[in-house]
Amino acid sequence: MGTLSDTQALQDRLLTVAKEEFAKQGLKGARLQKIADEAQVPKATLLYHFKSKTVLYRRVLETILSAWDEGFEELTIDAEPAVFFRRLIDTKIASVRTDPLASKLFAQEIIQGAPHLDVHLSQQVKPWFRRQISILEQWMDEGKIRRTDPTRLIFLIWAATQHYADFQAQVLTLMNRQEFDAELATDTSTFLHEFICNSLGIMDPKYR
Amino acid sequence: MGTLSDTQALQDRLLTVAKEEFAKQGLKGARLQKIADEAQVPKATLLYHFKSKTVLYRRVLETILSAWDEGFEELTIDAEPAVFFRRLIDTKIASVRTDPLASKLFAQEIIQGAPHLDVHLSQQVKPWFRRQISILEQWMDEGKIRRTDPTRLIFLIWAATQHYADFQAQVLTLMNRQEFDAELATDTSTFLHEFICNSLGIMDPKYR
DNA sequence: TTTTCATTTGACCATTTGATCAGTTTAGTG
DNA sequence: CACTAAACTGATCAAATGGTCAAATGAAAA
Repeated sequence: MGTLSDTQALQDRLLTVAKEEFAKQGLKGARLQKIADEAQVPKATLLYHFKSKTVLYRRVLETILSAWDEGFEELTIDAEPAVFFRRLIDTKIASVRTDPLASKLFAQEIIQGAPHLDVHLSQQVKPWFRRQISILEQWMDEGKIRRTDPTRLIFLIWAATQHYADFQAQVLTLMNRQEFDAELATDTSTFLHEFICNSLGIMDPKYR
Repeated sequence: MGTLSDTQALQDRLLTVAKEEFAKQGLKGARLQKIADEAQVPKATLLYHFKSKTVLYRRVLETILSAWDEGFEELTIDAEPAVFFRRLIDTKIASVRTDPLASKLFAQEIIQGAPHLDVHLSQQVKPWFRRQISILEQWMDEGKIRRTDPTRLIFLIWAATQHYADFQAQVLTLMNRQEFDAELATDTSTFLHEFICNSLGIMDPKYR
């Protein structure tokens, strides 16, 4: 025992537990003792692997962002608008459903002014946005979709999907559901997709 | 001095300062000392007017919610869909622009599971949603707007507007703006309105 | 003036909590 | 086995912070 992979596995577990605690309590509200307990490890061990609370928090953030990167990086333009939007929305909804804690944690960080996202990471989002925007602009030039503000359109999609993570409790209450299950996710994706296609004048969404 | 109105004025000032601190730092991150300093009052005085940090926080939340109530209560159905949506969006955007801290604070509370919104308040939102939803359903029955899920439509509007408060810093960066000025607010309202009208098949938005 | 009561405030306290550290255990290596 | 370095942990601490309290202040009532 005690191999490198064991250490890695432990750190991953600590990061997962920490993510939950940070998402639910916020950075200041999170307690190292609770994270350690949850991971069944002494607090000193937690602090051995992560020098400080802040370091742990930053590592959690980094983990979340790089996971998102992987998921969204592959979205390409080599598709019709309808397919592109469907993929984008499906990916985002899936992410929100699979890991709402990540969305929540990230939202809180942003709301408080992103004090812990170093420039490196926060600037990483910008190119992604710009790429999506340029795709939309091209389609507008080609007359494939109705002309509108591409930036705000991306915001709209981002906001509408993320809302299902951040306000999950309220959403479920108002929709009389118990959990954000696969069916609810599909319905939500379909709704958003149709809504956007309708607005952009994209016809015949038969691709399913 | 020391009249009732003075006390009231002081408490209002404390609530305003507290709202800012809570919004920026979260409940656990907020410091009573800082709130007191900001309001130029000893910490003991702050705690004289509000028995505890939690009480102060709850009072801030109540203040925000009742202000929202007033603003949205008056929205009526006695208008055409296009006018209704315009009013709804304008009101929400105005609220987000005028007092983004309120939106941020509320969002954080909800994200963490609304542990401090007593049932009285959290249930107060429900009827409002139901009312909006029934308005939309009626219009769908009358064929005034395209049929869609009214609940998710309300969510969409709520999320899309709120995003401009919660993610204000990112939005401004990506749009190359310095502040959320009146022009930006108008443009955003217009965008959302057109987007929704287009999707719902509402024609000729000439009322502006 | 005297009394009363709300308001104010400096001093102080109890607790929580992130962080440190010295000493121990464990795994891999020669 | 002997040695080394990484991993682990109980004990402990220093700082921060929410909250208390008794004494002071001031204004209105009697």
